[in-house]
Amino acid sequence: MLKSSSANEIRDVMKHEGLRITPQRFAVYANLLRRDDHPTVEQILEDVNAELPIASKASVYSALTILREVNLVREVLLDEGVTRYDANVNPHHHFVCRDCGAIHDLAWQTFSCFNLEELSDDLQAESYEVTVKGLCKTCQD
Amino acid sequence: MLKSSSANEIRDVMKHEGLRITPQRFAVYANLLRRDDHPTVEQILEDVNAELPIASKASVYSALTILREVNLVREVLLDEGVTRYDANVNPHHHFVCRDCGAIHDLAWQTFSCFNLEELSDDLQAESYEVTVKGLCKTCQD
DNA sequence: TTAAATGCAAACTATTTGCACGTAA
DNA sequence: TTACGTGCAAATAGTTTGCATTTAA
Repeated sequence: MLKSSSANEIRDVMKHEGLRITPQRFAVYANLLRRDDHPTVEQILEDVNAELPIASKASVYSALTILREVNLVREVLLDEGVTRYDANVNPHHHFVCRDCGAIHDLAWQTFSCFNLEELSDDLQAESYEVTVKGLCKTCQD
Repeated sequence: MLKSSSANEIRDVMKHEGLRITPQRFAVYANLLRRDDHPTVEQILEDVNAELPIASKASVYSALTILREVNLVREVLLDEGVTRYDANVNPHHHFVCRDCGAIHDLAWQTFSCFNLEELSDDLQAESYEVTVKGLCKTCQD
């Protein structure tokens, strides 16, 4: 799923997952596809209702829950006590700015040099993800 | 700090950080040092009060806050909506069981082939941590 | 037409805070 | 002795739930 998806492409993807297409759900998913900053529910709600009120908080939660169930969206749990959401469900890593908290995606190949097979006799590893901390461009001054 | 620390060793470490040693704080830190399962506040509270009630939930929170400030303890944010705590403040990685949620420490050298220098022109990386998901021994059947 | 989604408000959970009282140093 | 910690209860923040109403298909 590309960020430049047209409304029809978005609808098709949702339909393909068997989702009923309501204005609220569409708005939430389209919003997540358009941005790359891993927003919180609060931020999605604000953005989606910016021009005219269209969705309640409960509907945003419910849209995110079902989008997560069909694997179009995933949770990102990094810092704070807030859940962030991401429409990029392909494997990738995260960079978190320790100053402003911004999150950036890192390409999967960035950290792909090791082998889960030989991790341990007791633990059966299936996947991994790297979280890098540091300063983003804006906070480097 | 080793897991087998004696009461006096624990007191010395705390004193060295300028902490006043109260029964509650001591109990919380000693408890965290003794176990390796990254407990939640609820679990610490339960364990600390197992024999006789010694600490309130608020005191456990406050002890953890100050232990975190002096870097004797750190938060681990992995899944769920709960914060877990860890008295191992040396760099290491985590393994999370997708079935039972148990967390195990992975030695730092397990994933040490990453070069942060060449990460990106815009992002100034300072540290990283790997989270591995899979099945722990108990859940492999 | 109707099963499913919305929106509101109330409920719940994890955590924080305010304040009177107690205690480590 | 006294600055600091504790414990309770109330406050907050994020999220979930129940239910009457609305709506996509």
